[in-house]
Amino acid sequence: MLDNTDRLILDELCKNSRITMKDLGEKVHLTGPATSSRVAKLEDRGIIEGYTIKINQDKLGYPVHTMISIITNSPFHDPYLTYLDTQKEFVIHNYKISGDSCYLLECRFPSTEVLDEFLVGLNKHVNYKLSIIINK
Amino acid sequence: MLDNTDRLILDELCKNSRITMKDLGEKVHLTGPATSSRVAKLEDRGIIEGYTIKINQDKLGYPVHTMISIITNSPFHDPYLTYLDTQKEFVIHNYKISGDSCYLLECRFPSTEVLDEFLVGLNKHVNYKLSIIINK
DNA sequence: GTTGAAAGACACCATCC
DNA sequence: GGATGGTGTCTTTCAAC
Repeated sequence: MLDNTDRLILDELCKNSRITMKDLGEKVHLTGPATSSRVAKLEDRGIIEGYTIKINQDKLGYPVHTMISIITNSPFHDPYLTYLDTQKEFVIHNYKISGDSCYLLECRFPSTEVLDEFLVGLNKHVNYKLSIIINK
Repeated sequence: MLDNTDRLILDELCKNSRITMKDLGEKVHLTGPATSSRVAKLEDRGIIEGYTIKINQDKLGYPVHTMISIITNSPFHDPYLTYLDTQKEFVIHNYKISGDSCYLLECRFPSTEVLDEFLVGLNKHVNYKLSIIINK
């Protein structure tokens, strides 16, 4: 399904997705056109979903990184999900999970003050357990 | 610090980081050279950390997505961290967090069988609570 | 998958606003 | 800080092997 060269290509594109097909080819011992063709296939198969950038969220002004376990006894999740929609600026992921919690919510905030405001709103719809991420 | 044009540039680069400076410029109503200069500054300031790709991990063969809360009463975390080093293939993030747990470990596995093997090894060093991510 | 060629596009620079 | 125009280079793409 995926040979070693494909894996090398993915590795290199992870490190630098703006590399040219020719240079990428040199890294994986292939010519430009052959590399280009491999990459096109990886795109077609949906393995490469897109080309993006890594952003430093701290420097962008969102240093407070949190994981919030969402707990609710209510079968109605819509109020919570609707609230999240109003807070998209802070939401990174909202994972539906198995276990004690319903969701695991990853968010980033500019400050603990803003986090506090967010939690006040959140608490109107669900209970939660807050964890601050100290280090990656 | 960061004006609206910079934010637009970051947005567009998130969507497609292989866009040319000229095309990116059109999207943010700037010329190629002006855009290029903005992007260079965003790189220099460390806001753009790099250019990468989005990979579909399901299609790559890692469909089992998990969040594992790591709990230990021991002050020695090294055995755990050393174990993780041997399991890099599966580890996405190992966040040090506040709260009841010491770490929040995000992993992906090819199957529940492989997950099980991982947990058997993990349990030699720490206690854990496993959550499976059902949906993003 | 390789090679070689051709067309086109790109980034960069200097200059000017 | 941005626009313009020109230049040299690089990139991609295609056909033939």
